[in-house]
Amino acid sequence: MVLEELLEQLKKIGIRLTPQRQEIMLVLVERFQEGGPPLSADEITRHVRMRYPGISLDTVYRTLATFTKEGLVRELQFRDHSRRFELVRKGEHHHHLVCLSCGNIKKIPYCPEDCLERTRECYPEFEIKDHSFNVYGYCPKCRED
Amino acid sequence: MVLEELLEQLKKIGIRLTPQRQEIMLVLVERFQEGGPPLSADEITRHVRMRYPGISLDTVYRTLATFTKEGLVRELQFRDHSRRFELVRKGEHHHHLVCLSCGNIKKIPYCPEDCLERTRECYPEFEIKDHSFNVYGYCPKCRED
DNA sequence: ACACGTTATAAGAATTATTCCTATCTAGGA
DNA sequence: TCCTAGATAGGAATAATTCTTATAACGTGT
Ligand SMILES: [Mn+2]
Ligand SMILES: [Mn+2]
Ligand SMILES: [Zn+2]
Ligand SMILES: [Zn+2]
Repeated sequence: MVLEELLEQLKKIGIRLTPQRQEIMLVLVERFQEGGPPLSADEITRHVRMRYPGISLDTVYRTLATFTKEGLVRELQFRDHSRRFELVRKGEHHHHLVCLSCGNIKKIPYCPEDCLERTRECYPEFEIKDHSFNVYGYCPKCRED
Repeated sequence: MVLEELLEQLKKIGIRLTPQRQEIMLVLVERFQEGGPPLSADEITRHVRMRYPGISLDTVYRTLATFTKEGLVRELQFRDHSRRFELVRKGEHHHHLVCLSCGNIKKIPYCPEDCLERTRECYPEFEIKDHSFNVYGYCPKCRED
């Protein structure tokens, strides 16, 4: 049902509902439902190719850019220079705790709203659109060096 | 004096104090003193080449990695995929407000310590080392599209 | 001051992630 | 069914970063 809802949203936006786009959306929705970590473009491509062996990497990147522009997807950038993508769901907002050793990612259910507000007050002429909050460290597994 | 202090620190660490490293450190210190935004590897290289025309990009990257590992430099990753570097000074801690259009960067003097604490409580088995907080939007100049 | 071993450097090749190019295809409206 | 703007595949191009290797030089110990 989440998928149908999102495909409907895509249709409303006015972009073409190609099979490639549907499949990419499906992969993102599945990951969201499992509660797993955000996906890299490469991981998404590998998943999509199980059904669409011919899809080009360029299409995946282009589609992710489109979804991001339309607010359906959020693009994340972590300290190891990895770029990842995850579904955006209204009413759900979280940040990320990342292991510096294995890359393991956990959700942080808190948001620095107070800092955001103070930043707004500090720079009232700046039109704030978004923010990121990442915490880095070593996961239980990696602490046992 | 900041520079001398830092070079002293480098010596203490036990790595060789080459002219290249001194010059890179100088560039970082100057930028810190102006209060300007963090520098990209390319910007640092261009500055250093005014005095050391022959320095290789690889040396700049290697040196920045060394400084970062030793805690003298902080590496930042922004949403436009730009990687930047800034001097770390004890007792000084800030975050960044970034213009999505022109890349203009301002310092945010607030830190989400409460979120950090709650994250610690939420994942007590995770050894937290660091964090990032970035705010994105449009600067006054870029708002007049 | 000198010699030596270790570590750092320059230069260019290699790697990797991402975007561009262009000919071809197709989703969806008429 | 037809038409066309918009999307795709595939490969080339780009850009940032890292690797390789031969040479250079820092700084400890003589
Ligand atoms: Mn997430
Ligand atoms: Mn800064
Ligand atoms: Zn880990
Ligand atoms: Zn701007």
